Amino acid sequence: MLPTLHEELIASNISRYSSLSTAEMAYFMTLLETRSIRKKEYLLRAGEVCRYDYFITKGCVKVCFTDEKENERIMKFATENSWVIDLESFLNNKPSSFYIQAIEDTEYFRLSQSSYRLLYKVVPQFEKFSIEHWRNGFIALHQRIMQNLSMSAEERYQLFKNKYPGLEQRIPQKLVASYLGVTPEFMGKLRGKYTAQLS
Amino acid sequence: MLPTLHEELIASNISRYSSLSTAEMAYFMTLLETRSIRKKEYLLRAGEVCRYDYFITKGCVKVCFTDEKENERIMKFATENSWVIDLESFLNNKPSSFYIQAIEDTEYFRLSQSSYRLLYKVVPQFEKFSIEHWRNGFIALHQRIMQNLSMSAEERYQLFKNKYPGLEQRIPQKLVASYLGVTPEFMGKLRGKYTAQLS
DNA sequence: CGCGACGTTGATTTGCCTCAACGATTGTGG
DNA sequence: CCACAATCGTTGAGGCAAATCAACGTCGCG
Repeated sequence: MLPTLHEELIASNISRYSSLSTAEMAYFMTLLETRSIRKKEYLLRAGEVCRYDYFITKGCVKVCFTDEKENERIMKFATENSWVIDLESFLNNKPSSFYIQAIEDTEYFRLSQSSYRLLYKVVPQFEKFSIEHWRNGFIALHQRIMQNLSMSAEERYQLFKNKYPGLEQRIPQKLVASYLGVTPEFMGKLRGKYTAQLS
Repeated sequence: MLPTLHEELIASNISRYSSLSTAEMAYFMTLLETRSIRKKEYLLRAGEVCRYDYFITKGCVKVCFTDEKENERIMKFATENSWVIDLESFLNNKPSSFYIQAIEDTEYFRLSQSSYRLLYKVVPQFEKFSIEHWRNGFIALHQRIMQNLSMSAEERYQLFKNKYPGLEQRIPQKLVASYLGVTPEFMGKLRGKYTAQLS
């Protein structure tokens, strides 16, 4: 059976961190579950335990929490070819304080906690992959948070555009504002400064 | 041999998370190294690998990093009866981006990476303790960072006073300011609002 | 078509910073 | 032990980044 485009995508993603044999990769594929959801539906709700690691193949989701003023705060986006998980919840079977919601109609693979356990046993290389990929996620989160503490909104906006090229055109501005931690109005003014320069 | 006061302190701290037998606790004590440093000296410098987990028995230290504008940013304080470590550095043998410096003359125990390994082998219960205590540290860090994103300086000041009761009277105000992420001047104005109300 | 979500713009306000000046306290070398 | 320097806390004036509030235009969608 020929691999689908989506399978090729995740295979090449995995290969960034570890090299699995053809047989190992094939076994890995059998554990993936293919799913899709529509815009505004949830991968994970606040209070649930995160029982899967998700790999987005098409579309886009946001990872958010609700702060004490009932504002939605966006921690990260995940688009095609990226992983998304609440690691703390997944590892400790602890209710998540985040929710993960689709911004566009989205297709993805998911890999359950028990599949992880199987992979650790059957494919030793896989543990190396998972540790590395989680470590990167952890460090990225840390960096982002520190940037929020010490950079201006305008600087953070530049970082956003580098980190998620093209995403700005795909999603509502108010989501970008929430990611940056500013009001939608101020976001518009920031944007205005750049489009004005182009004319 | 009778236990010292400091040994009683750390024993009762450990007992919060796990119950060791008398013999196990005694073995644990043999692995502790007693140390002390004077004000302004370092437990850990930025760029070094954090090779110990520290338990403060007297005095106070600060955990800081230097941001891109060369400002000192204080991540946390540790006073009597609290643990301090750069977990990422300790676990991955990776140079730390933080430094840990004494604010007062400080006495502490330290527990090396190799002592940890020994304890895991000899005292199975100990792994439970360490995981739990690291998890708490990780969560506390996360919460603090989120609070910084969504609360005003005044609200954060209240949290600081709850989290470190009495510490405000012991250390320079400018350190509190750095912890809160505001200038020392603004810190003074915040403080003024409360002392004014008392008269 | 009409409604609701979204984006934009302007006026005003607020939170916090910067800079400068000044006492008070601490620490240190002579 | 004193004298002087350094550090620290406070206060005030002024400025800037970003929030708030209100009004208005524009889509997309039922």
